[in-house]
Amino acid sequence: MRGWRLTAQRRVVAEVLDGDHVHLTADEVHARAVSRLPEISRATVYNTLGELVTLGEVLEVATDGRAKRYDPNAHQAHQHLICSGCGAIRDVHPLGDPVAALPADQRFGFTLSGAEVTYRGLCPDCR
Amino acid sequence: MRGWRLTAQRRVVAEVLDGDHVHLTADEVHARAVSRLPEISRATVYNTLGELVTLGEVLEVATDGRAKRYDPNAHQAHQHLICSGCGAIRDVHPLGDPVAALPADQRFGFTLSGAEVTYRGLCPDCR
DNA sequence: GCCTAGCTTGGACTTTGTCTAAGTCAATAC
DNA sequence: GTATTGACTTAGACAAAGTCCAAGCTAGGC
Ligand SMILES: [Mn+2]
Ligand SMILES: [Mn+2]
Ligand SMILES: [Zn+2]
Ligand SMILES: [Zn+2]
Repeated sequence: MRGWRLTAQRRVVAEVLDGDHVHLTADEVHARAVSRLPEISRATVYNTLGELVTLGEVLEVATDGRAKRYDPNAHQAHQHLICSGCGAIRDVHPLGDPVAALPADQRFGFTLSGAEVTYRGLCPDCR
Repeated sequence: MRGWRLTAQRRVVAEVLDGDHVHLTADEVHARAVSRLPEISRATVYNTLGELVTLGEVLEVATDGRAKRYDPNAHQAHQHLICSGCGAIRDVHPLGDPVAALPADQRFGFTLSGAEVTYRGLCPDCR
């Protein structure tokens, strides 16, 4: 390998995925990327998102059976609170380690690596 | 409405979704249903699964970005432990109510209705 | 034995994501 | 400076999962 290139396309995807409480689908990332770089392709957005996930810079979040969401807040462990009405997503920080709530006799010999918690409810606007 | 009919198709779908630790995809339900009732259609399987979910008899579980899984163990609150190697799914019962771990200042005015926890790890066979 | 609401079916269609062949770009060698 | 060449991008084909619809079938009520 002669090296990794920071291309205009990769820069634009990284710029779109900047900020807090950002949980965009690949298509949303593509739409925003297109507005900055009109000819960027879907394939490149998917490729770049995959690279960012592999690098640990972005998390893939599968909260419903629909499109995955891409979360740049990868360096701080957190969980998600989702409005059942409008789909709004918030990052939340529960007390303690969720893995600790699973007793040994409920681990069935598994080596646990983590746990994802999705809290569901109605946001103030939807209530 | 003149009534709801217990058709052969609905009975077969219900029979396929029987037992513990059952977490089949719609296509898997269809495949097993076809072996009992060869001409049952995909559309009817999807329709019936949707009805069972609406009735609260079956849970929809979205654990990865792929196909949803249908879980007949709807009457006992539980969470899921998934092997990152082979995808095996176990029902598990953590201590306490997961919702209780989210402090008031992390609820952002939401009215919480529940929480889903996905524990990840490697099963004994995959380790 | 009809009528008709309820049900099922096959296939078209949509959404989300992957893959590939062809072409473009840019770092290095010369 | 130019050629080389591996890295990258693109459009579009393809695939998986799910939804929708028009047409036809079925069974319960009369
Ligand atoms: Mn997040
Ligand atoms: Mn289950
Ligand atoms: Zn809302
Ligand atoms: Zn395993």
